[in-house]
Amino acid sequence: MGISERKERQKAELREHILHVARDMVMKEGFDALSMRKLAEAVEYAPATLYLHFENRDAIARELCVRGFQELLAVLEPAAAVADPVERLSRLTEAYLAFGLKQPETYRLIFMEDPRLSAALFQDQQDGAGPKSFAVLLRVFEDLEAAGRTPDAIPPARLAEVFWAGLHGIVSLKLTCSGFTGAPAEVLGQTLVATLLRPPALRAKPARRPR
Amino acid sequence: MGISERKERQKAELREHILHVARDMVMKEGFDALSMRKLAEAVEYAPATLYLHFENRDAIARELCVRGFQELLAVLEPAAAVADPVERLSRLTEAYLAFGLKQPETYRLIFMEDPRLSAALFQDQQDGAGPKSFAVLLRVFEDLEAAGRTPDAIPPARLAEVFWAGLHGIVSLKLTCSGFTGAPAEVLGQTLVATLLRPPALRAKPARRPR
DNA sequence: AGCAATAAATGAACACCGTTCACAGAACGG
DNA sequence: CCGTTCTGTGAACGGTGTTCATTTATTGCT
Repeated sequence: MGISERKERQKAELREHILHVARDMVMKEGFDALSMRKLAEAVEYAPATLYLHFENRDAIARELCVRGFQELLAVLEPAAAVADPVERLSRLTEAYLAFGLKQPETYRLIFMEDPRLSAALFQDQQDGAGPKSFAVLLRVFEDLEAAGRTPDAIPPARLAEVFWAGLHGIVSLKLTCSGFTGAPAEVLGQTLVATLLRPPALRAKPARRPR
Repeated sequence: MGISERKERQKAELREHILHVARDMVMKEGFDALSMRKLAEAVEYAPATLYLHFENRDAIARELCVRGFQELLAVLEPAAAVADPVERLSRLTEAYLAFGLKQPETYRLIFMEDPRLSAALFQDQQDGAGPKSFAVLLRVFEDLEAAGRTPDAIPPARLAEVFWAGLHGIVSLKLTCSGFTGAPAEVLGQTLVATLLRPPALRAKPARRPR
């Protein structure tokens, strides 16, 4: 009975199409400009039809939010795979800032709009995308601590939180307070990295030429 | 001719009254819940009357934004007056975080809503409230540098920016990503402070007892 | 006091918005 | 072919910001 499968597939495709168009609208005109009526117009359906696929506007926003977060994760992935923790931290910083500045509306949607949107990312304490990505940050600082490159007496988890807050602060100040005309984000990011690292022990075994 | 003065005063008072009620609405129900019609209802005027005192809703928001920022400044002032730069930095951190967490909707309005709202704070490069308050942060790090408590080779201005970004990151993550269930904000703040400070030189001349 | 001019206030309207629901049409299973 | 189920919609409800002609109140002047 392939007929009902086809209908299911078509329904899923339409749902996907709606989300795709919605994403375009958000990225081009911002989240506030995403209206059910304009979205319906863009996908050439009546407004009421959207409610057959999504409970309401917030449901669409939530979906865009988790997908945006997955995009962010994808961007961080190569950096997270770097072996040397110092280099890794630097690359993560670079990638995070680049994502936030290149996709401002997506970043806003994920981290700066309604708390209820990002709630989905963090409620699953075990398996959620939020905690899972935090684990990436945590690992960097654990590795750094093992390498003796971490400030004394500060647990890696807390360093990771401060690090994330710092990155988020840099991005969101750049996005909101455009008059924050200090150094470019990359410079601030590298400064942040520098303050979180303890300089390598000078006379100890030379860390095997960190490359 | 005191009569026209009285009218002017009454007009200013009404304007003030409108702003006061609007502030209450924002603090109680959030910025999105501030509607011209409900505001008009609350001050017992017709909606159109509001437009005799403000160009539009954004004008009200801008005004609330600069006033909120002044509240923040007032909260920071005692901390900024502390002589010892290390203590000062700590107190500034404490005050900033407390303001952000106790007045979340005000903080959102200032730093997390439309960039056009906060634009007014930073456009006046000389005299604006934004640059003026940044000067406070700058001075801390200049004093810290003079006391040798600053990481090497990083200009105070950049440290100040990273510091602010860190504070803002902590507050805004707490406000938006409630699932960010790490350490409490005060702990993160003190960690941030710790990472920005270089430990005092142990054996060097005791820095002339920095008082 | 009465009148003209100025200022303050408003009701009604316009164009949007999210959302709901009774209804129509098509596609399906028997 | 018929009944059912699913897809889609038009119209409406209550809400939003904003505008503008019109009314109402107040003032200054004769």
